[in-house]
Amino acid sequence: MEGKRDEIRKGPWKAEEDEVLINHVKKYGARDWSSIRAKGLLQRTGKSCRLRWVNKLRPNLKNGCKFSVEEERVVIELQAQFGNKWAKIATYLPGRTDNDVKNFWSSRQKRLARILQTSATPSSSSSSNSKPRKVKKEVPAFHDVPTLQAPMFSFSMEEESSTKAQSCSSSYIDTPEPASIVPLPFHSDLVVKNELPCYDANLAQVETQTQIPFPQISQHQPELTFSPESQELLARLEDPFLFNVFGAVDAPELGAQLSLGPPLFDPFSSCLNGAREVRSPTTRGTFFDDFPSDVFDNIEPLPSP
DNA sequence: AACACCAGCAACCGCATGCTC
DNA sequence: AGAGCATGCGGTTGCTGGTGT
Repeated sequence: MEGKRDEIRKGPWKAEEDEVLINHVKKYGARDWSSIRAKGLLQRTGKSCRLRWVNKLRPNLKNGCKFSVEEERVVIELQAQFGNKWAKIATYLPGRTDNDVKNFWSSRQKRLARILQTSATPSSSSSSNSKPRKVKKEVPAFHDVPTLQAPMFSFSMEEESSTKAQSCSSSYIDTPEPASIVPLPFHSDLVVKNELPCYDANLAQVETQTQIPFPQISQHQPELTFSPESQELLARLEDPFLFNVFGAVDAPELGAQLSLGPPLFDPFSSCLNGAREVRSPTTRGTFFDDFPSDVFDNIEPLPSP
């Protein structure tokens, strides 16, 4: 039998453990995770320590903050481009971790599935036996959806220059982190290279001016290919009203093509001008998780596939 | 008030990748 | 070159608090 000291602890972290971990990082930096256990400081695996640091203890995290509308849009657009590359997407969202993004997306997917299911249920016009228990509890306004913000900042995973508690800001772009958030270097690994055959000319221009490459999503992608899943979604979303209402749904292709009208991904118009563009209330810019529940009353029963 | 359900979150696990010797 | 180790990433799971019935 091994002594308890050799047991690997799992589960929720205690404050003392956090403290030990923070001290270790202060001393040695965010590395050598395995040595923490080797030194007997914590009965946690190196992986666990790293995860705890990255997801919870790292400075400048937006812990406890819901995703802002901008962040949400960024995630939606980047997911459409990169797929489930959460770590990559997270680099565009200062203060967010890949886990955050992943969880956010997962929740969003569930909502989508639920809402689609609900809206597709023929007898679900107002009240039915199979109606969801709740459509949405709170409604962060999606009526005024600003355009996407440019990924002006990156966040160093190893960042430890400041440990000040970060207050939640309604938009990450508002978050004043001059000391810890540096302009994205946009190394090639962050840049989508020729993944999309064409993109918005305005964006191209701005991109040239600023030399900040950024994932582009064209409004008219010529080579859209639809996955079976997307095709099904398309079939189910035949109602044009749904397009307007839902905007960028989960199918990336749909998101690229159907959503939002104006430069779907126009990170610069707002950030360069310093003012946020306010979208028309009629064009839902993001996901429909925050619909008034009665919005579906206007939806015709979907045609059976 | 009690219960059931759900969403959000934290953490774990397995695999992939990169680095060192 | 390749084995071993450390780290990173994405998927999944379990817990908890909130909300509706």
